[in-house]
Amino acid sequence: MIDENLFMSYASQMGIFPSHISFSSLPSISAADVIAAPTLSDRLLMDFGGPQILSLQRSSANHGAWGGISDCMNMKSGGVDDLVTNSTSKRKIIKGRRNLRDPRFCFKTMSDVDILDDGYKWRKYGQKIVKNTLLPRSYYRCTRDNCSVKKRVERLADDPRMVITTYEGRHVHSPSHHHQD
DNA sequence: CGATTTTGACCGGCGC
DNA sequence: GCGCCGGTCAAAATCG
Repeated sequence: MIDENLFMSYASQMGIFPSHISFSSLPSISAADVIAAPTLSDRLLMDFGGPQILSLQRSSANHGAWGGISDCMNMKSGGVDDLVTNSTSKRKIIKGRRNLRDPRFCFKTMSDVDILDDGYKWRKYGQKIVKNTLLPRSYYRCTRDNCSVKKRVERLADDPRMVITTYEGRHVHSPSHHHQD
């Protein structure tokens, strides 16, 4: 059983939250259900014993060892969404704008607020209704110059109480909530 | 009035 | 190719 310390460990490795934010102080993460891990051979949904699920992908480059945060997958209603994969059969995905190296961190919470206060400043740059989801997915980018970290937020169609937040990339600066710098 | 959001257009990858 | 789909752009609207 993975605990919240591991969750925060991954989150801090990713630079998702500033250091002063503790697991219990995350405003929008309240007690909630734990979703069952889907029976997918190459993926693992880490159960944090609370509302959070961290989705990891088994890394083929690591000989089947469970990958670190850079192997995070994106989740969607009904399971895990194959947005990017390390499998050799889909290597071609690597080309193009998105860099496979960009680490991803994805978790699911039950929350009324879509955007939890993670200590960074974000600017919305898009919104889209994706197939099979009633609710729109929102796209955000870190407002800091030269920082290309993005995140997207969406609610599950089958349970609108659930919010999935996916971070992509690593900040090139320290968090700045109330001021730039 | 600068920063941010809104929202349709646009674009590139992928499957047929 | 062509069309679908997810992601991004950007101009106008809105916000603080």
